Amino acid sequence: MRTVDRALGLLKYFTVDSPEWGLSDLARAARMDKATTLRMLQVMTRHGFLAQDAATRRFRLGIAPLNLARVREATNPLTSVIEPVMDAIMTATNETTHASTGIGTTVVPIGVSEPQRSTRVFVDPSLELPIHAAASGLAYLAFGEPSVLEAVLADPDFEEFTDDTPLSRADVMPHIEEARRHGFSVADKTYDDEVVGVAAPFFDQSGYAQGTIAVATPTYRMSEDKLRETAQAVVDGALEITRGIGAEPSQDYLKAIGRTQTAGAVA
Amino acid sequence: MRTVDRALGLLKYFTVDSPEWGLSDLARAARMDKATTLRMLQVMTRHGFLAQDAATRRFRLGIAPLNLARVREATNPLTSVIEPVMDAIMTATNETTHASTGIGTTVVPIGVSEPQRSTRVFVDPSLELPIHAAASGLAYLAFGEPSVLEAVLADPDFEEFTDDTPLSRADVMPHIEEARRHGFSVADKTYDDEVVGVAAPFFDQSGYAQGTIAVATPTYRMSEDKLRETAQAVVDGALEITRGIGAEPSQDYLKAIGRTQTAGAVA
DNA sequence: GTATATTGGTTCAATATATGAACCGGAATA
DNA sequence: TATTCCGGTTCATATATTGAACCAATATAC
Repeated sequence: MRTVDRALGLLKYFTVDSPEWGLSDLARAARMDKATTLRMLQVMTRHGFLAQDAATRRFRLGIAPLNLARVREATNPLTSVIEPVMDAIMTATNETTHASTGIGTTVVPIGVSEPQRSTRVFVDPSLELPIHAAASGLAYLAFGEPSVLEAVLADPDFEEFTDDTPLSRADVMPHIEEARRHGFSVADKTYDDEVVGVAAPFFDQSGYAQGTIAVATPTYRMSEDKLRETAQAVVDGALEITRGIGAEPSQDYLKAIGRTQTAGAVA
Repeated sequence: MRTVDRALGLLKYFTVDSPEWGLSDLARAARMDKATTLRMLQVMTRHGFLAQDAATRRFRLGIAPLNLARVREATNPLTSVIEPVMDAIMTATNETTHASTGIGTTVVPIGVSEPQRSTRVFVDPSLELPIHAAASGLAYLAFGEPSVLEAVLADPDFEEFTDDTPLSRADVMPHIEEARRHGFSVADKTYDDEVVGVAAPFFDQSGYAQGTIAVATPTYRMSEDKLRETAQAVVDGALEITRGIGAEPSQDYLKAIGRTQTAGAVA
């Protein structure tokens, strides 16, 4: 199955930043043989995952994903549940809000909602997020399948974005533990010196985090009060999403945010 | 590349009607060995194209297609161009309107817009359309890449839906020629005894049809006048889509609908 | 305006890879 | 209680993938 694995891996190279690839370029980027790459691209093109420009011979994403996305959304809505929540959080915080889902050991955005103000954080709607440095990644690791956290920590080949980027297991774990304690993660200048990210996980039927919803605030605008409000907003929003897709958060999570159903402590 | 081909082929089984598959079931349906099927499903799951329910062990579509669809839409909008046009045609005709795109020798829906009236045609938003019997299929064959038409006609293994379903090359070609003459296709009871479909192709940069936009009308409601109006609506809509995605229709097509740019006959 | 490098694409022998029958243990079903 | 189904695993076999060398066509460099 190595072939299938590598072929699917090629799709990751098609992003908003580089939506088109020539054969040689892509083969080089993926460190694969040209002949092999071409054959894979052709098969995926035949299935509609890619399309080849007749003139330039370059490849770009095809329409098959659109169709699959529609089927998934029809039977198992996610985007339609997330969007209104994301918009509500954006309005409440007046900051860029984005949703991501974890796929294996990576975290990819599935939606962005931006406020109408002159200064705001820009989130590339297609670029993979650094799982060790972005708030979304940390929240996903904290509440996702334990094997994912283990896999990520086992090979800590972490890119350094700022002075505060966690670079080792010892750097990352405190963030994870903090997220587990509070029910949300904070990425204060770990990914970008000028940005504070706050993220909370939403869950699927498995009881592990499927993705996260996060708010990205310019550092200079962040305060203790604002952090509290933002955290509240993402935690509430994430809960709403979890329930909107017919799932329940883990007990651990409910405890962390102080809303255990069983214990009537709050009542 | 047979492996990749078969693995991607498995994704076709995930439709709105059967969004979930158990291993044995799917292997049987795809006529593949269980072990092979499982390995493919696992790889695709790892890449996020599928997700496995932890409890039932059944597979359903994952979130990776959502992400790819977003990237494609961000760099190469199609859905966002099609939707308003589709809605306008639906409003004008007051009938179910749907858009499809061709992928190789198949035609799959990418959008449906339904009128608010008690009787209307229902189009399953995920089921593949019969290329030989649906108006969309015929329009796609008429104006798509010639090799696609050849491939389809070479192996006329056509399902018979009604007494009027074209079943051979000799049955299909007149429909194709008619579509080429008029710039739109008509599927009068060829797919469903109670439905008349009218479809027009939209084009991509290659100059061949990328997909179609179609209106499905209950037979009893169809008249000569209504057919004329419907055809006009889909042809205009398809043109709008073609230009909306930055492409131009083929000269053949412009001639068929009597709007050659060069010849100022109409002016 | 000629030479060089790079492009997309093809070929074929070597071999790494996918395959599937038989097999598990467990859970429904009969 | 016996049988049939399920998801998943194993390992020898054979098939499909691989990639270096090659091609013609363009783009780039000089």
